Amino acid sequence: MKSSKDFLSGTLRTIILALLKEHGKMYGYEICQLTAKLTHEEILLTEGAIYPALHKMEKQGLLVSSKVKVNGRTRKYYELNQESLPEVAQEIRLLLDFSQHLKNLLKPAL
Amino acid sequence: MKSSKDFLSGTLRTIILALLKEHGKMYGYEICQLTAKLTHEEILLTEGAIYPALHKMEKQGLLVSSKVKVNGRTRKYYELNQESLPEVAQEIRLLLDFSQHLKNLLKPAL
DNA sequence: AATACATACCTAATTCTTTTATGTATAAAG
DNA sequence: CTTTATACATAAAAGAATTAGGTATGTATT
Repeated sequence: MKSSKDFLSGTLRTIILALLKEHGKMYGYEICQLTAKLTHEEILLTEGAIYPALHKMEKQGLLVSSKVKVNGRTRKYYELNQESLPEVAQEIRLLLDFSQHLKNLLKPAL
Repeated sequence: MKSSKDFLSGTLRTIILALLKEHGKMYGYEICQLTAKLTHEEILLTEGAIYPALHKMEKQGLLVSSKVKVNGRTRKYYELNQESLPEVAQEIRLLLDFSQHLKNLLKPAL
């Protein structure tokens, strides 16, 4: 049986960007936790997906990272590169639009 | 730059199922056209994606097909296997829920 | 007659993301 | 002292979709 996670493909990157846009600096583990909390454990980002995604976006110049030691553990904070803000906003809008189209397509079938 | 099509992954199968559930028998080309029309050309299903998806779902027993010759051209109609109707309805509901969660996550960032 | 466009199907190679499965290391809780 | 939570990372494999081809018929244009 399908589950919520099967729909995640393609949206992971945009979810991360949206959370960073709203919350400023965040670290990977935190992004996973917050997403789970906000969706009542229905959207669960896996670490195997999120870390490579963060690394890629940093390499692309969308994100900037900084390491901080907290309680003996290292956190790697990411934040949006301010220059990419318009692009990020546009991407979020696109996904929201897509989401709305999806709703229009699926709703009548129920 | 990202475009709408980058978000399609994972949702293609469910879109097809929803259209078949609402419209009864449809053929591949028709599904592409209708989706384009309903979304004002924003969600464009490609034939390279849709035909393999249809074949797979038929093999899985979710769909049943029948060939019809119309104006010299062959159409292959697909319809839902009635037995899989509850499962399909559930999958559509899941994607709608996911879509709502997505909205909740992204909206605050705009 | 020739050309292009729309209809209608199909598949194969490549690309890309994500899953699954690990691995490392520290702190707190039982 | 063992488990759970925190926090990072990577690598192999799976899977879906894109890109790019191919076949064939009907209709419209030039």
